[in-house]
Amino acid sequence: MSQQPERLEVWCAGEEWCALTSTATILGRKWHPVIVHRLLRDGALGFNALKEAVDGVSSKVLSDSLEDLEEHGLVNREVVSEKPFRVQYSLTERGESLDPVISAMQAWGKEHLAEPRDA
Amino acid sequence: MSQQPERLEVWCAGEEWCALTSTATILGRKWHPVIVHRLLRDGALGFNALKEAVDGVSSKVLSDSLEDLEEHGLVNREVVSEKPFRVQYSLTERGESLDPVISAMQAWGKEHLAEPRDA
DNA sequence: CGGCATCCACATGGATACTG
DNA sequence: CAGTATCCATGTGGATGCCG
Repeated sequence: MSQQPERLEVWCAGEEWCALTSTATILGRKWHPVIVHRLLRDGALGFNALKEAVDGVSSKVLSDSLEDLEEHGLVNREVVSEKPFRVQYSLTERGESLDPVISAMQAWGKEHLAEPRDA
Repeated sequence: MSQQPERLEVWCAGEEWCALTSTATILGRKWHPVIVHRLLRDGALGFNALKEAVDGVSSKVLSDSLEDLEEHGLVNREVVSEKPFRVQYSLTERGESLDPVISAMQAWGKEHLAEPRDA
Protein backbone atom coordinates (compact mmCIF):
# COMPACT_ATOMS: atom_id res chain seq x y z
CA MET A 1 0.00 0.00 0.00
CA SER A 2 2.87 2.34 0.58
CA GLN A 3 4.40 3.94 -2.47
CA GLN A 4 6.43 6.23 -0.30
CA PRO A 5 9.70 4.36 0.28
CA GLU A 6 11.51 5.57 -2.80
CA ARG A 7 12.12 9.24 -3.21
CA LEU A 8 11.42 11.16 -6.35
CA GLU A 9 14.18 11.20 -8.89
CA VAL A 10 15.28 14.67 -9.83
CA TRP A 11 17.78 16.06 -12.28
CA CYS A 12 19.48 18.19 -9.66
CA ALA A 13 20.17 15.62 -6.96
CA GLY A 14 23.26 16.59 -5.04
CA GLU A 15 22.86 20.29 -5.46
CA GLU A 16 22.21 22.12 -2.25
CA TRP A 17 19.37 24.05 -3.81
CA CYS A 18 17.75 21.00 -5.31
CA ALA A 19 15.10 20.59 -2.64
CA LEU A 20 13.92 24.12 -3.22
CA THR A 21 14.06 24.38 -7.00
CA SER A 22 12.51 20.99 -7.51
CA THR A 23 9.69 21.70 -5.14
CA ALA A 24 9.22 25.06 -6.81
CA THR A 25 9.13 23.40 -10.21
CA ILE A 26 6.55 20.87 -9.06
CA LEU A 27 4.29 23.22 -7.16
CA GLY A 28 5.03 26.26 -9.24
CA ARG A 29 2.88 25.33 -12.19
CA LYS A 30 -0.14 27.54 -12.17
CA TRP A 31 -2.78 24.98 -11.26
CA HIS A 32 -0.86 22.30 -9.43
CA PRO A 33 -1.28 23.68 -5.96
CA VAL A 34 -4.97 24.30 -6.55
CA ILE A 35 -5.51 20.77 -7.80
CA VAL A 36 -3.72 19.33 -4.78
CA HIS A 37 -5.67 21.61 -2.51
CA ARG A 38 -9.00 20.49 -3.95
CA LEU A 39 -8.10 16.85 -3.59
CA LEU A 40 -7.01 17.47 -0.02
CA ARG A 41 -10.26 19.25 0.70
CA ASP A 42 -12.77 17.18 -1.25
CA GLY A 43 -11.08 13.81 -1.50
CA ALA A 44 -11.27 11.78 -4.72
CA LEU A 45 -12.86 13.51 -7.68
CA GLY A 46 -13.67 12.70 -11.29
CA PHE A 47 -12.11 14.69 -14.11
CA ASN A 48 -14.96 17.09 -14.69
CA ALA A 49 -15.76 17.40 -11.00
CA LEU A 50 -12.16 18.34 -10.42
CA LYS A 51 -12.31 20.75 -13.33
CA GLU A 52 -15.27 22.49 -11.74
CA ALA A 53 -13.70 22.42 -8.30
CA VAL A 54 -10.61 24.12 -9.64
CA ASP A 55 -12.74 26.47 -11.71
CA GLY A 56 -10.78 28.27 -14.38
CA VAL A 57 -8.63 25.58 -15.89
CA SER A 58 -9.11 24.15 -19.38
CA SER A 59 -9.40 20.44 -20.11
CA LYS A 60 -6.06 20.39 -21.78
CA VAL A 61 -4.20 22.08 -18.98
CA LEU A 62 -5.95 20.02 -16.33
CA SER A 63 -5.07 16.91 -18.26
CA ASP A 64 -1.45 17.96 -18.60
CA SER A 65 -1.27 18.89 -14.94
CA LEU A 66 -2.73 15.62 -13.75
CA GLU A 67 -0.32 13.71 -15.93
CA ASP A 68 2.55 15.64 -14.42
CA LEU A 69 1.28 15.10 -10.90
CA GLU A 70 0.87 11.42 -11.60
CA GLU A 71 4.40 11.14 -12.89
CA HIS A 72 5.60 12.75 -9.70
CA GLY A 73 3.68 10.21 -7.68
CA LEU A 74 1.47 12.80 -6.07
CA VAL A 75 -1.82 11.87 -7.64
CA ASN A 76 -3.42 8.54 -8.26
CA ARG A 77 -5.69 7.88 -11.23
CA GLU A 78 -8.19 5.10 -11.01
CA VAL A 79 -10.79 3.93 -13.47
CA VAL A 80 -13.79 3.14 -11.29
CA SER A 81 -16.24 2.16 -13.97
CA GLU A 82 -16.08 1.16 -17.62
CA LYS A 83 -19.67 1.21 -18.76
CA PRO A 84 -20.50 4.70 -17.73
CA PHE A 85 -16.82 5.57 -18.03
CA ARG A 86 -15.69 7.04 -14.74
CA VAL A 87 -12.36 7.94 -13.33
CA GLN A 88 -11.26 9.10 -9.93
CA TYR A 89 -8.29 11.18 -9.06
CA SER A 90 -6.98 11.11 -5.54
CA LEU A 91 -3.83 12.00 -3.69
CA THR A 92 -1.16 9.45 -2.91
CA GLU A 93 0.48 9.55 0.48
CA ARG A 94 3.17 11.68 -1.02
CA GLY A 95 0.56 13.99 -2.40
CA GLU A 96 -1.09 14.31 0.98
CA SER A 97 2.24 15.12 2.52
CA LEU A 98 2.12 18.38 0.58
CA ASP A 99 -0.58 19.64 2.90
CA PRO A 100 1.73 21.78 5.04
CA VAL A 101 3.29 23.35 1.97
CA ILE A 102 -0.04 24.11 0.34
CA SER A 103 -1.36 25.48 3.61
CA ALA A 104 1.67 27.70 4.03
CA MET A 105 1.31 28.99 0.49
CA GLN A 106 -2.35 29.74 0.88
CA ALA A 107 -1.89 31.38 4.26
CA TRP A 108 0.80 33.61 2.84
CA GLY A 109 -1.32 34.44 -0.17
CA LYS A 110 -4.32 35.36 1.90
CA GLU A 111 -2.17 37.51 4.11
CA HIS A 112 -0.31 39.39 1.41
CA LEU A 113 -2.35 39.45 -1.75
CA ALA A 114 -5.09 41.91 -2.56
CA GLU A 115 -8.65 40.90 -1.93
CA PRO A 116 -11.71 42.04 -3.88
CA ARG A 117 -13.12 44.06 -1.01
CA ASP A 118 -11.32 44.86 2.15
CA ALA A 119 -13.83 44.46 4.91
CA MET B 1 9.50 51.98 7.62
CA SER B 2 6.67 49.62 7.08
CA GLN B 3 5.84 48.86 3.48
CA GLN B 4 3.47 46.13 4.54
CA PRO B 5 0.09 47.84 4.83
CA GLU B 6 -0.94 47.46 1.24
CA ARG B 7 -1.35 44.05 -0.17
CA LEU B 8 0.06 42.94 -3.48
CA GLU B 9 -2.09 43.60 -6.49
CA VAL B 10 -2.85 40.52 -8.48
CA TRP B 11 -4.73 39.83 -11.69
CA CYS B 12 -6.89 37.15 -10.08
CA ALA B 13 -8.21 39.00 -7.05
CA GLY B 14 -11.61 37.67 -6.15
CA GLU B 15 -11.02 34.16 -7.38
CA GLU B 16 -11.01 31.59 -4.67
CA TRP B 17 -7.85 30.03 -6.03
CA CYS B 18 -6.04 33.33 -6.34
CA ALA B 19 -4.03 32.98 -3.15
CA LEU B 20 -2.65 29.68 -4.31
CA THR B 21 -1.97 30.38 -7.97
CA SER B 22 -0.45 33.74 -7.29
CA THR B 23 1.82 32.39 -4.63
CA ALA B 24 2.73 29.55 -6.95
CA THR B 25 3.49 31.99 -9.72
CA ILE B 26 5.71 34.05 -7.46
CA LEU B 27 7.57 31.25 -5.74
CA GLY B 28 7.37 28.82 -8.62
CA ARG B 29 10.05 30.40 -10.73
CA LYS B 30 13.07 28.20 -10.62
CA TRP B 31 15.40 30.38 -8.56
CA HIS B 32 13.07 32.58 -6.58
CA PRO B 33 12.77 30.37 -3.54
CA VAL B 34 16.51 29.82 -3.48
CA ILE B 35 17.21 33.53 -3.66
CA VAL B 36 14.79 34.23 -0.84
CA HIS B 37 16.27 31.40 1.17
CA ARG B 38 19.79 32.76 0.78
CA LEU B 39 18.73 36.21 1.84
CA LEU B 40 16.92 34.75 4.82
CA ARG B 41 19.99 32.77 5.76
CA ASP B 42 22.78 35.19 4.96
CA GLY B 43 21.11 38.56 5.21
CA ALA B 44 21.90 41.31 2.72
CA LEU B 45 24.14 40.33 -0.17
CA GLY B 46 25.69 41.98 -3.20
CA PHE B 47 24.84 40.81 -6.69
CA ASN B 48 27.79 38.55 -7.23
CA ALA B 49 27.79 37.31 -3.65
CA LEU B 50 24.18 36.35 -4.12
CA LYS B 51 25.01 34.73 -7.42
CA GLU B 52 27.63 32.58 -5.72
CA ALA B 53 25.35 31.83 -2.80
CA VAL B 54 22.67 30.60 -5.15
CA ASP B 55 25.23 28.77 -7.24
CA GLY B 56 23.95 27.75 -10.62
CA VAL B 57 22.10 30.78 -11.83
CA SER B 58 23.30 33.01 -14.67
CA SER B 59 23.64 36.78 -14.38
CA LYS B 60 20.72 37.35 -16.67
CA VAL B 61 18.35 35.08 -14.84
CA LEU B 62 19.43 36.35 -11.44
CA SER B 63 18.92 39.88 -12.69
CA ASP B 64 15.48 39.05 -14.04
CA SER B 65 14.54 37.24 -10.86
CA LEU B 66 15.63 40.07 -8.61
CA GLU B 67 13.67 42.52 -10.69
CA ASP B 68 10.60 40.37 -10.36
CA LEU B 69 11.07 39.97 -6.62
CA GLU B 70 11.52 43.70 -6.29
CA GLU B 71 8.34 44.38 -8.20
CA HIS B 72 6.53 42.07 -5.83
CA GLY B 73 7.92 43.98 -2.90
CA LEU B 74 9.78 41.00 -1.54
CA VAL B 75 13.30 42.21 -2.09
CA ASN B 76 14.90 45.54 -1.49
CA ARG B 77 17.73 46.86 -3.66
CA GLU B 78 20.04 49.44 -2.22
CA VAL B 79 23.08 51.12 -3.71
CA VAL B 80 25.50 51.28 -0.81
CA SER B 81 28.45 52.83 -2.58
CA GLU B 82 29.03 54.70 -5.82
CA LYS B 83 32.78 54.86 -6.15
CA PRO B 84 33.45 51.22 -5.87
CA PHE B 85 29.97 50.55 -7.13
CA ARG B 86 28.21 48.33 -4.64
CA VAL B 87 24.68 47.19 -4.22
CA GLN B 88 22.93 45.22 -1.55
CA TYR B 89 19.90 43.06 -1.87
CA SER B 90 17.87 42.29 1.19
CA LEU B 91 14.43 41.06 2.05
CA THR B 92 11.59 43.40 2.84
CA GLU B 93 9.27 42.49 5.68
CA ARG B 94 7.01 40.90 3.17
CA GLY B 95 9.93 38.91 1.84
CA GLU B 96 10.84 37.73 5.30
CA SER B 97 7.29 36.64 5.84
CA LEU B 98 7.92 33.96 3.23
CA ASP B 99 10.11 32.09 5.67
CA PRO B 100 7.45 29.54 6.68
CA VAL B 101 6.63 28.84 3.05
CA ILE B 102 10.25 28.41 2.02
CA SER B 103 10.88 26.23 5.04
CA ALA B 104 7.89 24.07 4.24
CA MET B 105 9.03 23.70 0.65
CA GLN B 106 12.54 22.77 1.62
CA ALA B 107 11.41 20.36 4.29
CA TRP B 108 9.14 18.63 1.81
CA GLY B 109 11.87 18.52 -0.78
CA LYS B 110 14.40 17.03 1.59
CA GLU B 111 11.88 14.45 2.66
CA HIS B 112 10.65 13.38 -0.74
CA LEU B 113 13.31 14.04 -3.31
CA ALA B 114 16.21 11.78 -4.12
CA GLU B 115 19.55 12.50 -2.54
CA PRO B 116 22.94 11.82 -4.06
CA ARG B 117 23.77 8.96 -1.71
CA ASP B 118 21.26 7.21 0.46
CA ALA B 119 23.08 6.48 3.68
C1' DC C 1 -18.06 11.63 -18.94
C1' DG C 2 -13.19 12.12 -19.72
C1' DG C 3 -10.35 13.27 -22.24
C1' DC C 4 -6.96 14.14 -26.71
C1' DA C 5 -5.51 16.87 -31.05
C1' DT C 6 -4.08 21.24 -32.78
C1' DC C 7 -2.37 25.55 -32.92
C1' DC C 8 -0.73 29.53 -31.06
C1' DA C 9 1.31 33.24 -27.92
C1' DC C 10 4.08 34.23 -24.56
C1' DA C 11 7.02 33.24 -20.47
C1' DT C 12 11.17 31.41 -18.78
C1' DG C 13 15.79 29.96 -18.60
C1' DG C 14 20.42 29.40 -20.39
C1' DA C 15 24.75 30.60 -23.08
C1' DT C 16 27.70 34.05 -24.45
C1' DA C 17 29.57 38.43 -24.80
C1' DC C 18 30.08 43.09 -23.49
C1' DT C 19 29.88 47.54 -20.50
C1' DG C 20 30.18 51.53 -16.90
C1' DC D 1 31.40 44.87 -9.08
C1' DA D 2 26.86 44.80 -11.14
C1' DG D 3 24.74 44.24 -14.34
C1' DT D 4 22.75 44.61 -19.83
C1' DA D 5 22.30 42.85 -24.71
C1' DT D 6 21.34 39.05 -27.76
C1' DC D 7 19.75 34.93 -29.31
C1' DC D 8 17.59 30.79 -28.88
C1' DA D 9 15.22 26.34 -27.19
C1' DT D 10 11.78 24.89 -24.56
C1' DG D 11 8.05 25.20 -21.29
C1' DT D 12 3.42 26.45 -20.22
C1' DG D 13 -1.11 27.91 -20.69
C1' DG D 14 -5.23 28.91 -23.32
C1' DA D 15 -8.82 28.43 -27.11
C1' DT D 16 -11.29 25.46 -29.86
C1' DG D 17 -12.96 21.33 -31.62
C1' DC D 18 -13.57 16.41 -31.78
C1' DC D 19 -13.94 11.55 -30.09
C1' DG D 20 -15.16 6.93 -27.73
